[in-house]
Amino acid sequence: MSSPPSPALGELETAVLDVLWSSPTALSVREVLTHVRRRPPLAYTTVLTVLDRLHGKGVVVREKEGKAYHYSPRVTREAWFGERAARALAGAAPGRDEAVLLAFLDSTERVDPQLLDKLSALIAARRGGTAK
Amino acid sequence: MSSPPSPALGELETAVLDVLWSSPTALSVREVLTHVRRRPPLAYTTVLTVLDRLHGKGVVVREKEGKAYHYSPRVTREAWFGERAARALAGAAPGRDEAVLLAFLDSTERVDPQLLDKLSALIAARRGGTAK
DNA sequence: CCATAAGTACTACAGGCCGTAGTAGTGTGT
DNA sequence: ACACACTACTACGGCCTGTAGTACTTATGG
Repeated sequence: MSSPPSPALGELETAVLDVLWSSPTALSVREVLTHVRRRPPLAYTTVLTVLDRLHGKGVVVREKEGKAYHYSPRVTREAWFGERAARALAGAAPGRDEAVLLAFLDSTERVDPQLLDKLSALIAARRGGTAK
Repeated sequence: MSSPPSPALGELETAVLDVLWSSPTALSVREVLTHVRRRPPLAYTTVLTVLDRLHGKGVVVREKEGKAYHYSPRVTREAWFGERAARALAGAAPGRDEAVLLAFLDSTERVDPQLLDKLSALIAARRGGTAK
């Protein structure tokens, strides 16, 4: 459903997105600026531009809250990364899914063995719980 | 081990890598050029440069085969994408693995439902087969 | 040995994206 | 109506990438 195919983001853009993700509420430019601490401090307009670009990319949404716009992520952090991972697995090698999956399992195990446990548990849960 | 953290690649770079992945043997610049068909045709040196950059990024390896270098991918296509997927899952949200996994499963199911079956089968196989 | 061809290394340049920010325009409260 | 805050437009340098030319090197045939 019109989920924008997560475009590549720059370092600052990612940091700003992260601030948005870390907040339970939509944030104004000034609020984001407060949370993105950098040395030297960023200019107000820098954050504005970044948020604008993020908005242009469809990554964040915004709504006028009184005088100022308040920005919030279009998708959750989880959906964002989950989507990326899924994309990597799917678009890799048509017909060779299994080899990719195997490699995926290897990498995952290497980076965090626990993840596999959780993964299989979740698949199982989905099977049993949401079974049709 | 020492798997280089797959850097971001450009469009041509990806295409060239793909040619290398599609070949069972290492290829010379000229051979890659033959396989990367573009309109208008690329110059020999363009492919050379791309391969050189790929080499610089540690993505491909090369060895002198007579007069010319022959290039081959450093990692398989499967490992490449598997690694990316794993990275997306791991580095996302420290401590919130499960939410990411859940989102991952959703995305995967949406894009290719069969993948989940294969995935759980492979995990199971790994468990049983390689159990310690 | 030397000329020639094939190959590689170095260098170049334009376009796009990103980090960074200034300035101009607009709206709102008092 | 004025000041202040906020947004929109514009700008610019740097890095990455696509693209390719030129110069240097080496194998090879005579």
